[in-house]
Amino acid sequence: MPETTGLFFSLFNEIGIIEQLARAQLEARLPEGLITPHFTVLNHLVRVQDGRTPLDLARAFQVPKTSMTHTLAGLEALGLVEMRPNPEDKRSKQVWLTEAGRSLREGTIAALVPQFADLAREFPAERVAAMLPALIELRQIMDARRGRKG
Amino acid sequence: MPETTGLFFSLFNEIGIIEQLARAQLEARLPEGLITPHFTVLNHLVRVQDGRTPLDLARAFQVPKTSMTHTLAGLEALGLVEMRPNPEDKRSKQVWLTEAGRSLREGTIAALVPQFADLAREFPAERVAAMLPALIELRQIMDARRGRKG
DNA sequence: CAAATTTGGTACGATATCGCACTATATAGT
DNA sequence: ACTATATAGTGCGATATCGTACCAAATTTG
Repeated sequence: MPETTGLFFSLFNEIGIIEQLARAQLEARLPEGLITPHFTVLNHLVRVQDGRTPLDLARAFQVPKTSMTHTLAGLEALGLVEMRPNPEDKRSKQVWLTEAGRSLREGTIAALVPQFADLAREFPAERVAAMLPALIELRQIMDARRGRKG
Repeated sequence: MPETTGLFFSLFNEIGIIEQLARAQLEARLPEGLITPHFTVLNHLVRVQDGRTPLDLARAFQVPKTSMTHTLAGLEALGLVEMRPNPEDKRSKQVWLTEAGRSLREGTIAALVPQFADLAREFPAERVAAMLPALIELRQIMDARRGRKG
């Protein structure tokens, strides 16, 4: 196994573990029945403005549209988003946050603040800031390659 | 949202996206019916020696033991691992790699080598090496905290 | 503008994840 | 030793993910 391969292999291995641990921490703070994708969608809608179509969201998270249909159905059933017809395209819908959706997202973030503060005592925020640019760049590169061949 | 929170939030967001992209690349190289957890188990068994019990593996990957039962059943059905009784504990089993299992793992890694080499043209292995120690340390810290409160 | 193609969304079925409950064995407590 | 508790694994049911097939509306094309 070439050196380069081993390095990337280790990198993705570590990233996979961290992802799993982070997900577990988030889900521990979410109410029963909500999982990471639900929160992620709420968060995305706050950040980029709600009113997106389901397909927009599926693309943003790179999941099949059928998966997004399912996730949105869950959010709607809990009254966290509202699905409205898209006035610009009768095939389509728009996803709007409800007050409950916004406040659930706020509350979850608030619950994470002490978590992160605690973690920062062992792994300082400065170190996070230091590693972020490389991660962002790697993500962008991998994302751009995604379309191309394989 | 405090600065620290925002930084960790961004960090885990990037990590989540990279994990998803890496997983997609791996699964594109796996034969029909095999997914990331299958490969991960094969790989783990090579690295730490096979003969582990299902529970060892569940702990190593921090998944519920029922999930591991399912993953192992899939690997066994495809002849990639062999389940034997554990001579030291009649409740328990041991998971052994078959030749097919070893060679599938080898072949998959071989298929990833050019992928990574290609990626390294845009994101050099040195940069991976540079970011690895911090990721490993973060993973260790988060892992250690897992048991404690929450 | 009619026909062909593309696009947004859902229904449905296959497989995955995981909690709960259960069996069989192992270990601890007295 | 005898009972109580803990541990290894699985069966089952609930929910998640995702591919295929499908419908309805939009767009393209001739």
